[in-house]
Amino acid sequence: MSIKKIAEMTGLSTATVSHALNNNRKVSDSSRQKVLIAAHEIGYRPNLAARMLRTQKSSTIAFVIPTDELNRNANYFYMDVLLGIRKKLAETNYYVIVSNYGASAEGEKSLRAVQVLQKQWVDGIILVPSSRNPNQLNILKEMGVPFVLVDRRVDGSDFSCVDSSNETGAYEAVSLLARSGKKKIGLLGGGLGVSSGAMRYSGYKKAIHSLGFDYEDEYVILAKQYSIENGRLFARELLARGIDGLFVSDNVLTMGAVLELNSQGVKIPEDIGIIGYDDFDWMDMITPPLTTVKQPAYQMGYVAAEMMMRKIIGMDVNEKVMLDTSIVVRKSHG
Amino acid sequence: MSIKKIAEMTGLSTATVSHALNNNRKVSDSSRQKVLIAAHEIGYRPNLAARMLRTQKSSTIAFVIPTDELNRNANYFYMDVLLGIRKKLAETNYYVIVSNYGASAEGEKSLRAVQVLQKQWVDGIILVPSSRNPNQLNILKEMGVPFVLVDRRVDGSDFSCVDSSNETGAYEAVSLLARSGKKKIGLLGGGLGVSSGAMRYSGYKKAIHSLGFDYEDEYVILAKQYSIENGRLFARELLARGIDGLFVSDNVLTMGAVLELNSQGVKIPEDIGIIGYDDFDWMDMITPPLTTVKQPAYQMGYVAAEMMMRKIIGMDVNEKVMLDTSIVVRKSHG
DNA sequence: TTGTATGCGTTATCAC
DNA sequence: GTGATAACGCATACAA
Repeated sequence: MSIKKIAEMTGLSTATVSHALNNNRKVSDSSRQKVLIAAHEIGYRPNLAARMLRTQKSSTIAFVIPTDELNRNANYFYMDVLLGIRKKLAETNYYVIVSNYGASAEGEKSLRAVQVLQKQWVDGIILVPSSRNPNQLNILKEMGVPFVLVDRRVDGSDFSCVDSSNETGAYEAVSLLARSGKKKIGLLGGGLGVSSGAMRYSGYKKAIHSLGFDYEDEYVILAKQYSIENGRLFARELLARGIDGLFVSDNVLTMGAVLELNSQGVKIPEDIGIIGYDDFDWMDMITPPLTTVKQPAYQMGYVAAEMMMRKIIGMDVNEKVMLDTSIVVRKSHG
Repeated sequence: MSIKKIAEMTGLSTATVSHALNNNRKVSDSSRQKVLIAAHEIGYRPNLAARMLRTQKSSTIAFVIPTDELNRNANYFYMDVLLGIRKKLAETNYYVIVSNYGASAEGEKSLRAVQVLQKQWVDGIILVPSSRNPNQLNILKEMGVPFVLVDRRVDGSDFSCVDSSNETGAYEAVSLLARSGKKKIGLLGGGLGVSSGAMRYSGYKKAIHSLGFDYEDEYVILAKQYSIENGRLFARELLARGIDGLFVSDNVLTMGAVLELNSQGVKIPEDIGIIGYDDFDWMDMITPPLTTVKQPAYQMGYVAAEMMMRKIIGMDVNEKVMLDTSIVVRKSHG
């Protein structure tokens, strides 16, 4: 099953066999034929461990995600990202190892999850960082592991990353609510500890200002935990504060909010217009169908993998790619 | 960064260092201390490629799934399974490589996806088979790769597998519709080419019989492709044939069916009671909230990984585990 | 309790 | 165009 065996079978040296198989140097056609035939005959498969030991490359990358027990939808979002990564890697025969860390983890913990997948093992890491703090990533950088951030950025660094236009997405959502006649538009958002949360918050604020509204502190609630319960709780509070429009910048909070409004008999979108975040097929099915900001999850994965491959090839560039969000207009906004 | 370096630092041999690190044979406390300290000092990490080459074990397993572009929900289901696998593997420091194949692929194609992840590379494969045909898996068996099937079984073989009680789930769903007063209960199901589809169909039939109903061919449609469009199309047909209850044994078809009924102004559950398959949080949000058969996806992954580890340890047993489904009772059934 | 030495299957360097 | 052979880092059989 080894190259040595093929060498014996063909009467060639292991060197020639290796080169015939990998096209690394000129090999005569007759030799190549012999090798290929023999290889086929014994069902030869290269031993990746040996190759890896020799070349210091594993043809494998890691995809590291936060997993939040409370928020299965977030995991589903990353599933789409993962399939995008797979798509790209399949083109080049790379593998992907999936690892995860607790979403509630401090940066410390997420890094440990990353350390396991060390230089020795994967050629690179595609990572959803746990916070905007770049410190943990500097360690990775020092280790010399190529990495690409996806979905979230970190502050003040030029690490490669691909995310979507969170700020614009939020801006447009709020603008659409306003165009639909809403005047007291609330934000139910995620924490500012991750870039996506921060950018959506920023987009909300910018929209409020450019629409000529006053920014009201009491119309904004930023949740630390993304649970349906929190969605209900905070939606109830915002409702009591008199909003007539609501932008919810997280998909689980969105579910809680809609549930709460429905159970209070609030009419959507007449009484309150609502726009959620992330797009799933089922959003067509709720009453009324939910207008949302859509991120191109699959494409984010694909692009991240492309960037990863470029790094592995040796192009030592750091690229920041921001893919477009879009508003999927259904009925709930107004 | 290698064992050799530690040997130099401590004045011990590489053998002793290796044993000190892995507890494979008695090492004096003083030597062990020296080794541990030196290892810590240089931030030693074992080179997995070298270990793998030497031991023929990779501490890695593959998880191979079908991916269906039309059915993102199916992918999400597998995400839950994946996280269950991860949970178990994290306990033993195993890694998981995720691979996928086109859902529409013939057995042939799915096997090829598996071949890539060969003996040389992963210690075992957790696999969602593409069909009930065992032939492709016999090849795997011959290769000597431990594998565990998950979610679906294959015919007439004793391969290890873990799935859920599809037949009982379907049986109970139909029974519940009947208890709610439905008398002409239709089935919109998946193809019989995979075991889950076949078992749900069987459960439907058994329920119909034991309820004393006549099995009506025209109340049953089995879809080849799981798309929302098909869900709508076939729901419309069944509706025209006079059903008053509908069990949909696939989550995407369920979405199409509900969409169709709603758009036709059919009242759920008064006019038609409906029960879907698989349970997601969002099912609370549609009107009316959807009663479904729930599979323990996460646990299926966890158990599959447990079985895998047992096989890797060397226990050459084939186990068939069937986890319980349950009915999540909401409002749509009656 | 410890050390020596071999080989896992490749790729790559050097020589021819 | 080809062949010997070293080396990647580790685990282990065999010796001591």
